[in-house]
Amino acid sequence: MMRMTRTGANGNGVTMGKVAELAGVSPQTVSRVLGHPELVTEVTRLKVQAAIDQLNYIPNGAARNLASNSSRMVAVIIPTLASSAYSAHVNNVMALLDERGISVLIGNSEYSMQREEQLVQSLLERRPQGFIMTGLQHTQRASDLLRSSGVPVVETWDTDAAPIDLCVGFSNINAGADVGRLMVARGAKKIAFVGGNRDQDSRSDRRFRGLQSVVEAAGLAAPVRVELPMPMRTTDGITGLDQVLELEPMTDAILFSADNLALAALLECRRRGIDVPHQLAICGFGDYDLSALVTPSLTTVRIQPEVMGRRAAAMILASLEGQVQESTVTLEHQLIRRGSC
Amino acid sequence: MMRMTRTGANGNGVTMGKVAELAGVSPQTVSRVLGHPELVTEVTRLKVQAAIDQLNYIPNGAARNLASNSSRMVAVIIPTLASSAYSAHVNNVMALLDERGISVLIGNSEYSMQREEQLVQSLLERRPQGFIMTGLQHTQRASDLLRSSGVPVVETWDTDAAPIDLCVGFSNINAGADVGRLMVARGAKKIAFVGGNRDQDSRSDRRFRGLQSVVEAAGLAAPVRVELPMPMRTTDGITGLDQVLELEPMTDAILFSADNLALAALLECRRRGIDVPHQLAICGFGDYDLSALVTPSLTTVRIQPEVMGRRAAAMILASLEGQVQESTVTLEHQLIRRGSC
DNA sequence: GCAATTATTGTTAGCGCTCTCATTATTGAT
DNA sequence: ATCAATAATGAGAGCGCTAACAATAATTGC
Repeated sequence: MMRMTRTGANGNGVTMGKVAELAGVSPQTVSRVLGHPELVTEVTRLKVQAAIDQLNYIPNGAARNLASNSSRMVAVIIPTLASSAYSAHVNNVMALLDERGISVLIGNSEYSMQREEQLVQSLLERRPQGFIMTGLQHTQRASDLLRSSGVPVVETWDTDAAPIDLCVGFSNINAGADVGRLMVARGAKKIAFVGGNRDQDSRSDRRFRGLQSVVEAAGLAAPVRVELPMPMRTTDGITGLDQVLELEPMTDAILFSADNLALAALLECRRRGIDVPHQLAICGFGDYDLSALVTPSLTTVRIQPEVMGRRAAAMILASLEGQVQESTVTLEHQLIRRGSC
Repeated sequence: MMRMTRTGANGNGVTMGKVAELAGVSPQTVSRVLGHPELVTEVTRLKVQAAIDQLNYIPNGAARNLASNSSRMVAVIIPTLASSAYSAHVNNVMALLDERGISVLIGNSEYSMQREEQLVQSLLERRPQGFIMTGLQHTQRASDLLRSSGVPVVETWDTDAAPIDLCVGFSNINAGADVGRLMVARGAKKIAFVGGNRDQDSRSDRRFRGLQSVVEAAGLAAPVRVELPMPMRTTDGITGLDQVLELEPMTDAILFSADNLALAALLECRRRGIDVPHQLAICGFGDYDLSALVTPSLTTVRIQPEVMGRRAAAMILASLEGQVQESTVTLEHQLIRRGSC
């Protein structure tokens, strides 16, 4: 079946003036009914509301933004939506913001700081009332743009450096170190790390550094490190496993920078007859839903993307209301010891 | 550390007029440099560009939208971002739209048609130049609003009914039927289905109906059906398994409406010593990354959320360019036969 | 009962941009 | 050289709304 083209009309042509006319009041009164109903008599409010309903009036946001200098939008920049942690995070940002009538503009940086900078620039045109960023690392220009934007900026997923403005996240370094301590405690001698490219995924890099410091402090050899090209797919966990074993066949413990990678590796180990955890201990990151269900169950680090999302949104809202608040909020991460490590 | 509040300023106060003044041209010429550079001499273009760079000018999108009657935004409404299929879908919508300088406004309906209607209404205020919806089922008012919006509307994830305007998806009924045929062919006698609440998740409902029709046509008893409350979590797969076995202990094949549920059930079966697929066959839906990796590997239906996302975005773009196109595009789904069924 | 509030509505200006059209500079054809 | 095109810029108007102020009506206090 074919369909006809249509002229991309905007709205239904009903303006505030038309509503005002029908209701027999001034446009400003219609505006009040919408924005400050308490300033209007119940009688006129109903009269205007009737006109609005009758004409199916839908206010023009652009005009409203322009006149009021307030966009009721918040920009969120994440590496990709195709990762459950980030999408869960954004989902919760939206849940809180939607309640306040604030729309969310999303940008995917695809793990590129250049692309992130472009996004900041282009999203700035929409005059969002806040920015929620991923990570603390940005191009100089992106940072400058954010800083001079005049709106609250919340950086998330990382608390291991100084934020531009506000920050809610967890310490990737400490999380990596916690895993290191567990591995050392269980007697691992050859520890490895599989994560994303260090320049593109600085959170992953920090986890490695935390791990590394503990491992070296314990007098063990520096961990073998495998860097996978971004974006990583689940099956890259197997690639990572292979590369680790190639670099150091005696490896007895691996930390993967995400649970899906760890799960893929863990399942592959089963298939190959590698005994997890005795021959090879595996630790993931993120505590995905399936991690508790596989056999052996996956030891991992639980972070709180949902809480982080809500908190980031709440920080934007508080900042918009002029509330003074802590610059950096560190959420607890938790090492979940299960069967695999 | 505490931080000071700031007045939520908008932009950096630099307007087109300021740029024009510095460049020694009229504001209109600046506008041309930004929007139609081909209408401007190379010399003036460079002069203006220099002024833009020097002042760090960022155009005001609201003003632009208002004057040009074009928002360069597209609204996308999905049930939730916390489901890998939908987030992958949105991710690909964005990939294509971003290239054209179009921002994406996301709304989560949380599987509620009422909430979806609210979202349509509130997003309409932003005058998006297109809507990408999930599913074909909406409240009457939501449909009316979309229809009269004057912009292209693409409904996705379902082709089993008439669209408002455009549609790209797959046949959930046929997909369910394909699974039914496989189960019947492998000799299943007591078939069951685990999915979401039928009123909230109509796609899941259609998969059931496809399954049901084949099962009944084969002379078998109607499938046992378990409806889980939305939103479903991965571990609900175990709940579903339990409920199925309680309702019909002799069940020998179950179709789950999503792979994560099926995976949870499959892993649980292993744990309980239920032999998959001989004692109980399990089929998932969506072909998630881990589905091929578990043992036994999960038989499932592969759909193409990424293609669907790109295609939906492309249809919006084509429609905006006035191109006439097929109303409904049906993407192929594919039954991936693996070890579990 | 009359000025002084206080509630309710209307009027006047823009917000910052892009239309449309008018103007001037440039080029080409005769 | 002369007129008609064409190219490049500018001027004026207005997109649909809200902020600030002005005007009117209803209320209050003494």
